[in-house]
Amino acid sequence: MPPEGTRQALIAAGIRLFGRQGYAATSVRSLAQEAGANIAAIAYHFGGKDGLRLACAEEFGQRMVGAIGQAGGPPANDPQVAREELKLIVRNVVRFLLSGPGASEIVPFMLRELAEGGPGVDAAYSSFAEPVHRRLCGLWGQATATEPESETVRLAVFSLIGQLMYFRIGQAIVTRRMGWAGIGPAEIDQITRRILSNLDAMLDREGQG
Amino acid sequence: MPPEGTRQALIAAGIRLFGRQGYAATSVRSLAQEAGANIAAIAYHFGGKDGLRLACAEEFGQRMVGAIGQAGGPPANDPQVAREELKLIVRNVVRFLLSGPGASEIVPFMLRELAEGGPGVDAAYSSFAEPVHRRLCGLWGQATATEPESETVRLAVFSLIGQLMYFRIGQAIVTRRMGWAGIGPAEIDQITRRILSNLDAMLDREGQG
DNA sequence: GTCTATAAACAGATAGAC
DNA sequence: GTCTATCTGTTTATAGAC
Repeated sequence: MPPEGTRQALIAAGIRLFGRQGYAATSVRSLAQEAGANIAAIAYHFGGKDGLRLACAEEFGQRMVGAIGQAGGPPANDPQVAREELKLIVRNVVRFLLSGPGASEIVPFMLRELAEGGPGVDAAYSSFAEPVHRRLCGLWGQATATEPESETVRLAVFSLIGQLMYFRIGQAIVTRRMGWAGIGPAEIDQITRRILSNLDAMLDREGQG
Repeated sequence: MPPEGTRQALIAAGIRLFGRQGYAATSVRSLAQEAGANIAAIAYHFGGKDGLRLACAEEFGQRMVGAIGQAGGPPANDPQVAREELKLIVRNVVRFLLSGPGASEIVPFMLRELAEGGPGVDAAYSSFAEPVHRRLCGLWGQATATEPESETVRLAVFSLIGQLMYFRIGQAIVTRRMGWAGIGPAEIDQITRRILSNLDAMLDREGQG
């Protein structure tokens, strides 16, 4: 086992097992086994179970930014262009949340941290959630010709994000009610079209009112 | 301690502690202490820790139906009436999720079960989520004069629910980004107005397209 | 139906050899 | 940097007195 390999393998195991079973339910023994490493390696590399959790949260922040954050083109002043960029981001995020590479592991990990109020929340907020939300607010403001950082716009963006997130969080309920066996490309397409339609409706109304 | 009191106290303790810390992180010792009961009482009444969890999930289903499900008026054929009833339900659900009596305990418990894939998911789905979703689809269909059980309508209702849920699930992120100290009546009012505005926008667009 | 006492397994952390 | 062996505390479950 290469020197740096053990560390990376343990982080991967942490994201996988913490996300699947939760932090408390995951023993350091199972983590070591999953990573093909020794039990003592966790204490050596991260100082303990808590340290590994924090390292997983940092890894998550980096991956998220890499997966979504690259869509940071220069702000255009045209409302129509802003709307199209908003739609592009929605498409990317839905795809990432529901089928992105490694999303089936990293997304559950993030949701666990959110639910448990773990150290991942802080890491996710400052490195990912806040900048992304701010960028969406900027685009929303351009698309509707309103103040981007107003309370109205910030809440509107959250209600947009909520729609995306629920299809991941409530997946068990959604698939059951829809009669789907799982979520494949066809289902992602349907969900995306629905959310984009909602987005258009919300933006149009904002333009009027 | 009265005979039935111990049982009820243990269920209350389960909802509280499981919701706050998660299932695995909660020991039967802390449950017994929280309930003012003996450790062995859990095994006696529920057969073990798992049994108590299941009893909590059943209790949750009953309370949820009681808290929201009563808004089951007779279906009116007027689109405008259906829209108003949809709005009424949204108002009730937002209030329940963010400030309802006992919601601060029962809602986290439900979210934990959802995240952990616990037995609460099954109980919640059949006794609560499915009937409520079906009723919302019925109202949506009437409000837009479309087939209530179509895939489009079912997804639309989920995207509506997602907006509601996110303001509870992502509370930590929302309050931070909004600069709120917490969620009180004023914040609930703002969130409600935003979601109702979105609902109007979605219904209007549906009517057109 | 409630309690004490205890069993048997498992947790995370660490000392020390290599 | 990786391993084995072990220490200390805690877990759930249960047997048996009352």
